[in-house]
Amino acid sequence: MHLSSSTVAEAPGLTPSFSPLYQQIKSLILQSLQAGEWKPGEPIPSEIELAARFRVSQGTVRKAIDALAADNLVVRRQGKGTFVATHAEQHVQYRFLKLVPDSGDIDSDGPAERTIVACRQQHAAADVARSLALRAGDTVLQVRRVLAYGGVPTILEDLWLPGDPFKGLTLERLAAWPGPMYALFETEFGVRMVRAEEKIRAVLPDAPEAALLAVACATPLLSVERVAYTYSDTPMELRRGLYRTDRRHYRNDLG
Amino acid sequence: MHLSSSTVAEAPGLTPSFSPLYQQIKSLILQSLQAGEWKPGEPIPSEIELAARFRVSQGTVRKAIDALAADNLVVRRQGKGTFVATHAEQHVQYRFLKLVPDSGDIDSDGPAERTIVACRQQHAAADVARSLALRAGDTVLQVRRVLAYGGVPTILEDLWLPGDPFKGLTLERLAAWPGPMYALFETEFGVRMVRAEEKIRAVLPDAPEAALLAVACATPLLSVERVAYTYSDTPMELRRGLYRTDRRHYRNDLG
DNA sequence: CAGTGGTCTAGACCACTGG
DNA sequence: CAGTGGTCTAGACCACTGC
Repeated sequence: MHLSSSTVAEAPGLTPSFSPLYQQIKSLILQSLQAGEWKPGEPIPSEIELAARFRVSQGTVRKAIDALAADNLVVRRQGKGTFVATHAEQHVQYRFLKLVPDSGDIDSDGPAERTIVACRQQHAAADVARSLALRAGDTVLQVRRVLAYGGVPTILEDLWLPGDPFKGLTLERLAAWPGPMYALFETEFGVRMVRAEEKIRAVLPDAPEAALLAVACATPLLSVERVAYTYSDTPMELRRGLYRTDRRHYRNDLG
Repeated sequence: MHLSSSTVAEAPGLTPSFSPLYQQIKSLILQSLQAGEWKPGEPIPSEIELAARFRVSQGTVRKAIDALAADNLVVRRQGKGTFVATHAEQHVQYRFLKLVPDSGDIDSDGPAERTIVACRQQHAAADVARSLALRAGDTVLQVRRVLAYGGVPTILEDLWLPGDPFKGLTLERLAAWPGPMYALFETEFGVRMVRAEEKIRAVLPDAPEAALLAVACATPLLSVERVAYTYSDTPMELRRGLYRTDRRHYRNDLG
């Protein structure tokens, strides 16, 4: 199967429609993922089936799936199949959280103790609206919570979510949910976060923030501002975390 | 070419000698890189040549090189060849530095202005020795420098290097070097950093640190502690940076 | 045992680079 | 133009999973 190099001029600003076959297959599979043809945790069709569906060789499908697996959108399991990645049932509970104990032992003080402090509707301020690709004044949900480890409050998070996709999210549902928040978003609202960008700064807390983290106002904290994106690269969450780094640190590996 | 699954027991603690062919080829190429058979910036032999040398198909060599390219050890250039990655001549001047202007425009205030503050021999303290896999008291080189952008001192770095591989490194040579420090290490000392781990905290500076960065002692700063590794996964540099984050931030992308 | 993903091969052709 | 990496195919066989 050969797609022509398309001598016709493309509309400016658009990705040229010519690209290697395996990339085209990749985006076709991506479209099916976006459309929800296969749900997180479920298997996608076998390589042979997909090859038949798209009329290409198994090797080409394989390369497309390899690329999806490299993006963490899909998980390969030899002998079983290829599965849509999910925040639920994932052994790594918090895939985007990089704050680890100084000892290095993950889970050395067990799972996080979660406390929802607030959950309310707001009109988006200008900066929140910009981050979420909304208009200023659009309704957003704002959540504030604290994570503690071994009884020590360690993380204070403020979240902003677009009101429309998350209609019906309440403090009660959040408090009752046992797993990671992204698993709730995925299971209850069909919103799967696949990618995020973080901006990190050192800051001092204001009085309410210091109180919630049980530290002095002069204690330096990490400010971690995260924007998380879905399959279609739509920003769906703005999160600002304040991290205590007296017993933990933000760990980053540079390749 | 099929290597047997080796029914013979392996020495305990060693990686089993059986692994896919392309991984074996990858580590053979890696050995040649370590041995300096091809220097940074130079081309490695073509896929066809390597396939002939190792008596495997071109496809298998290709997969091995793909893995090396994914690790940033090698750079593919269509029509030209595959080249050993280098910190010199690399368009991204500082590959491991993730502090970017808030505006997002890289180079919005031009290149960093570098000032070497100190360069002296020391005996390694316990923590430095541990990070560099040395014994406490072994001689190390300690370097302190300041990076400024648009006249604003922004980064204060303390480096510790094992004395042996870096014998002959002086303040004068550092100050005279025009490019990134890792390029100097590579070109002048044959030490190529391929990977690093960073631990990030929020801290307050002490008086000398505050003075060098022209900030008050109550200004929160990012503390970025980096250990950098060579091909053979030997730690070869410990670096502690203090970053001002009033006009810049540490940017991290989570896949 | 059948079905899945994982490896390896051989060969054809394309796209890019430089002389 | 020859040489390089990049794509695509078809087929063989292996390793793992679950019935």
